[in-house]
Amino acid sequence: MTKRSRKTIKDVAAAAGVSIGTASRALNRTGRVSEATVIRVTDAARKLGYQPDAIAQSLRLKSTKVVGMLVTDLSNPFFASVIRAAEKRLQQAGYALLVGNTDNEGTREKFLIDLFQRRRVDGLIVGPCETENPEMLEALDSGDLPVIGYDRDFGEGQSGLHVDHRRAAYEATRHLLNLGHERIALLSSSSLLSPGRERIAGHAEALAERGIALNQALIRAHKSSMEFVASEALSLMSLRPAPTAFLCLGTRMLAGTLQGLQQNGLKVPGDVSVLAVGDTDLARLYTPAISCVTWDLDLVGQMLAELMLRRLGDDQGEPQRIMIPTQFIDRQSCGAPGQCSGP
Amino acid sequence: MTKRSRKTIKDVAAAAGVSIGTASRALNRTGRVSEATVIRVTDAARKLGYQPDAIAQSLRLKSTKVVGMLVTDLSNPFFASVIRAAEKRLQQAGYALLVGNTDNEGTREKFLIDLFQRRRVDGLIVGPCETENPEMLEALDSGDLPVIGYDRDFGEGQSGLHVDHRRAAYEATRHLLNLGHERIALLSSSSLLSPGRERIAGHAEALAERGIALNQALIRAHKSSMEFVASEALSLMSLRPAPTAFLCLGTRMLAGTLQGLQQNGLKVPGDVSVLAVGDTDLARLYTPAISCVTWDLDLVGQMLAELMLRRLGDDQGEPQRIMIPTQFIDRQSCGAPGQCSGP
DNA sequence: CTAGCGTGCGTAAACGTTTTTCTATATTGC
DNA sequence: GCAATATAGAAAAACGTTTACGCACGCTAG
Repeated sequence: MTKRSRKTIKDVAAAAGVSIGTASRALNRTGRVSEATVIRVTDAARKLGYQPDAIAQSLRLKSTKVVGMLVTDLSNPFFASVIRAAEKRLQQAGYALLVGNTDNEGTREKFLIDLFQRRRVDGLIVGPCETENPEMLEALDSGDLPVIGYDRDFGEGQSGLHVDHRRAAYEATRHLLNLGHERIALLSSSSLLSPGRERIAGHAEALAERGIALNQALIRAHKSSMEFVASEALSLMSLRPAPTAFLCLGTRMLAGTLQGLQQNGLKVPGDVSVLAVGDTDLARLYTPAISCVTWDLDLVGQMLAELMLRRLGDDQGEPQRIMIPTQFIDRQSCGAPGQCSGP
Repeated sequence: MTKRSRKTIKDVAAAAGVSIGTASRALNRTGRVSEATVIRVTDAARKLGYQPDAIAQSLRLKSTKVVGMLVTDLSNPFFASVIRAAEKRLQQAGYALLVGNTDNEGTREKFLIDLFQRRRVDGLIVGPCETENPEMLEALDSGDLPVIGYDRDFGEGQSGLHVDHRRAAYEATRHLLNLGHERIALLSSSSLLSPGRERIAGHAEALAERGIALNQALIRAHKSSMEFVASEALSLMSLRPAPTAFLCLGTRMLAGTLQGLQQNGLKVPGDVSVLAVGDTDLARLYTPAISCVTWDLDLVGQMLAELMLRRLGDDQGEPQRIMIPTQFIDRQSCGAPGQCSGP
């Protein structure tokens, strides 16, 4: 009891009175070994509390049973929920999940990819990152590291998963247009990221259907602290004529916008309509409740894991691209454009 | 270019015309090797794009440079932010972070601990989990796996980090008492978890100072879906006499409470005062803004990592216990108890 | 001129597995 | 009773590192 060093298969073999090769085959039930010794060996293993060393196995089997996941912000609920769901599915399949936070910096991402590669992860799931260097990821995958993109474009040949941000923005915009809004302010995450690009495209598409040109002055697309978004919202409201509706198309845009509007005593939806992407407690419980476009984050995580597992299993099958649909939830934050757009 | 198999140190040694032992010593600048060959070897390594295999290193060096972290819910912002900060600090120190979601199930936690142990993580950070089996964790640590508890009691001999939930609840309760409230409803996460226990203790302490007995009927402590919390809040409000204030001491208690109150048209703070733990967008932007007790999640993650790194480095030094202080933020959700407690 | 010593480097063992190859024994068929 | 064959299990190689050990060489000192 004093010496609690870890038991190896050698100990098990010795205890069972067989060679280590036989012990291994007995434990894994592979190769030819008599039923009697299987029992002897497994008994010994149980008695010793033997657990095979995953590192040694990895080295020998050339597979670590670990997949890495890289996102810009682990604490962003939009990623955190996805990670949770992905981890759950991967766990079921015997994989563990190594996470990395890129802070949306290209160098950091590259560093982490290198690191994970040295750690010999079996696969990599990468979220969007501003510095698109698709050639890097493509190289990775054409090497021997399966890569699944999440809301991230790289060549058509690669499998990946995309939320249908374009359609989400399209429907949200149409909703506002149907209410009579024509000057719609757009707050989005960076247009350098795939989600931002797609959202702006969907927005433009809906406007185009009504013959309304995209007004660049009404679009603000960059990454966001809440305070900055608030000031952006106010600066947008000081335009003349002022926008009559806000489309908050980023994960943390809604809070900033509401704060900005509150500061200036602007009422929703009386003075201005607000529509968000992503359903949060804030959207649900704010007064008035905020209409939004949302999608199933658990499904996203699950499908990412699924995609990865498929790539990890028998490699056949074309690269798959999955599109996650979005739903529109109508609440009380949108109305017809108000008359009080004067100073 | 067609054959892109991974380069090993053997390739580097061959390219530099030395033995693999020498190559290793040259790359690591350890042992005796002439400056000239150091240059030849590093050159060759760079030219070949050699990256040492972390798995093989782990096997040899008996250290994986990976730490595992187990929490009940990866998507809970209270954990997600901590994970992000911890990962950042660990990354700086050359460690990677393996995450696991326990869903607050003891069996799952045990499974993950075994799994991580087999993966030979260098250390383990464990958050609270309902099934306290401290003997397990203690055994782990007294074995050779450093364990850092996060809001989780195990023996006094172990190092860990605790948020000062007791003081947080104490101050929140005092605030309400000073406003004149005497019937305070308490919604908390499970009392089986350390945070829940501490909070209830702090609450009781503040009450005791005023000579008020803890009223079990006003306490609801279990894990929570938002809908369930809403119904709990309503059931509490139907007591006679009804509580005049709500203390929402769990990560997701506030949303449920507000929803329940809203459904019944109860006004905050007119009909009932509300006080929350944890500052969220919802608390900040709700009308009225919700007073709360909060603390620095980044600091928590950072200190967890720091504690772990210290344990991982030179092992000397007593086990450390860190207490994270909390701050009270007063907003508009608390007032003097209303008169309208009649039906 | 030789004994001693420091230096550079090659050799080999070790980490804990899995798997291939090979040997010894038992079984079968004639 | 003996050859052919099947089968259990042992031995050893391999995965990619790091490191202890020892050898050869050149230098200094007596």
